[in-house]
Amino acid sequence: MKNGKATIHDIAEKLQVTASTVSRALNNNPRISDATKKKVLKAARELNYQPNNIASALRSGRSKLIGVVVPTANRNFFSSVIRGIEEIANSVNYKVVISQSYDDYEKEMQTIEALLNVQVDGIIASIGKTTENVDHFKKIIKKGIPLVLFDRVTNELDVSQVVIDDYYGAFQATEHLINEGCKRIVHFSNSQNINIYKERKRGYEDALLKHGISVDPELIRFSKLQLEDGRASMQEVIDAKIPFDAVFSASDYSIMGAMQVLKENGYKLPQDVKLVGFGDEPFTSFTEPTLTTVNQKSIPMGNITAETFFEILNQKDQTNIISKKTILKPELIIRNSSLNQQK
Amino acid sequence: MKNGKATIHDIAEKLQVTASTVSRALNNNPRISDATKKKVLKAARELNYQPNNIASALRSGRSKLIGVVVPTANRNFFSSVIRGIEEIANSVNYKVVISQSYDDYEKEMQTIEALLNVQVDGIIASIGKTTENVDHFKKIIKKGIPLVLFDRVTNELDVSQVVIDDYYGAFQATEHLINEGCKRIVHFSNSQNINIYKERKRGYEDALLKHGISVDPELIRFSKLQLEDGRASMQEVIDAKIPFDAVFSASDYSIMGAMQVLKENGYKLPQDVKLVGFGDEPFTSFTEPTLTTVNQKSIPMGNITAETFFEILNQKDQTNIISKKTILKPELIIRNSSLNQQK
DNA sequence: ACAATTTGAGCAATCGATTGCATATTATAA
DNA sequence: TTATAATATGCAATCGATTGCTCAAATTGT
Repeated sequence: MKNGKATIHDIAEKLQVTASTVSRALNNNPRISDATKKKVLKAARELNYQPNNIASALRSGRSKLIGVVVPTANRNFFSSVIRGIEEIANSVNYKVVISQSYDDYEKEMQTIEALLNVQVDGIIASIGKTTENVDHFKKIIKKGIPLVLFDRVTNELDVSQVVIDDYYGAFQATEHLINEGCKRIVHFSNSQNINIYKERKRGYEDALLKHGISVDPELIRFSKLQLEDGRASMQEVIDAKIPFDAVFSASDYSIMGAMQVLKENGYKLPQDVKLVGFGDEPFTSFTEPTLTTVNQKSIPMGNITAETFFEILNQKDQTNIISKKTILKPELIIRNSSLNQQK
Repeated sequence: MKNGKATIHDIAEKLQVTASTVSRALNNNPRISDATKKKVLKAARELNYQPNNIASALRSGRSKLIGVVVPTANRNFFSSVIRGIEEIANSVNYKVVISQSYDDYEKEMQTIEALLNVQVDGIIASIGKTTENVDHFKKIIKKGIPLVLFDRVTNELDVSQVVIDDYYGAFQATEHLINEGCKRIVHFSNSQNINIYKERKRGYEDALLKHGISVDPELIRFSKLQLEDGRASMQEVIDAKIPFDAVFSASDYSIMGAMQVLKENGYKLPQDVKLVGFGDEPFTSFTEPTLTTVNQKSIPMGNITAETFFEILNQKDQTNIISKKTILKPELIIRNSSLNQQK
């Protein structure tokens, strides 16, 4: 019992039983009498025993750790999904190891390597923006380790995934703007290699077409969708004197940039230009006017992702794992930035 | 080699050497010839060998995992500190397990228990707001496991800690408002059991006194400092018809609430009321007017915290560990909400 | 009262990597 | 040429918990 760290052997010695008995008692094995169990539990408490998960993991082959890879935890959406995952994981005594890829391909590979090294029982991930090659994910699958993707997924991998209906969200958002009388709606998008942005753009376009408005490529601006990108894109449109009466951005950050630039250029919001973002970041309710945006159902998404994960983990022996895709409906949160009639 | 997972034994067998040799070769032990090392590395690659950290951790007693406990990763400050910690940790091949306490005492205890279970080599933590008893931290120390606290610390524990000079930050902020001509400065604070809020309040008070302004208890409002709390506090002050010309809040969230309520009540910002927050959350540059706030130097704080941690970890055999307190100077970020002359 | 069950607990191998100590081989020194 | 040192590798125990198998004691049945 060096270092003040008691093991089952210390308990065993104290009680003059074997470590096997202690182990079984602690795991509430029916082969051990209640009397012995009580004694063991008592001794464990007295010795301040802390189970060594590592030893347990080595023997049982289960670390009870889930690796979660997100681009950044510093985003309301991702941290909420993580929270949703944790809720489920903790309820079955699993712990979550959060890894940030910082949207960097190299870092994403390293982080997955590191997670496999620490022997996580499986990985839940949202793919980084710069990731175009998914071999590192294939490696996970090849090792037979459960993998579930959420939000930023890919079709190149035959794995279970949980996404929101980006198409639907964008369609709703765009249709809402049309219903408020907008006809020249600017759209901020990101690389079309990233599924979510592709889908959002498709939703935007289909909503326009449904209402007999043709898609004008001049109105669609591609960028990384950061605040600065939103500023730049908006300024470009203004400078090019392209007429417009609304902006629907695939990100709340870039719509903020647009809002700033519009104000700086003397536009009145929402009278002159109506705005809708995507993501429902907390700051969207702080802005002036408050921002209409699309809520991505992050906590439920986390819950469902974790549940899907455990389904796979528990049926893992069976060879035929069916990968399923769960699609959640996002919700349009209507605030003042898109309304003629302020509420 | 079941499950496609190769071990050092598989490599050993393939090369007709022993596992010891393979282990040493992989660890670049000088007792192994370069020729053998090369062969081992090659075979490892061919077999798609992935080191089993768990086995290694069990034997060596080092998991190469650091547990980081934060109230919530969904805060710019905390996620940036985490990033700062990760930078250092990853550079020495350590991995970070992030745990959120959600500012809940129970959850904080559980999470620490879980971290100890997974055998982290040490813990870095920021104490939750509702935590008043620190026995769970004492337990960490008693086990001889390195512990470093940052930001939300306590004096009850003799451990190394890294904090910003909250007093200084608050003093600067308040003095800045005074220099802009304010004399009746409202202060939003939180429980005085939490050191950072106590210090910020002290800084506020001392700045007032330095400039011959007496501290008016009516102007100091205590709450949880969320957006809603800021709204409520501000409304209270307005309703009570207490004269004021500025608000300095210990949190960016509550100052946002104040900003909303002030606008709703027809105050002109910053002409009628000047505002300063604390935290430099990203949204502070999105608001109208943009918010003056105090930047907490989160990335450097993370770096220093991690460095301090590794110092302790590496001198751990020596019994006399000196706990040191590092204090970083925060920076006042002056934006429009506090200026007579807009920039 | 004796065989057949049931119950409770011990033995020993195992998970994969590490490491102190021994050993075999080769190189260097005397 | 033989003793000595240096080099390269093997042997076997170990980290702490788990688990299939064995065995002894207690209980039940006839």
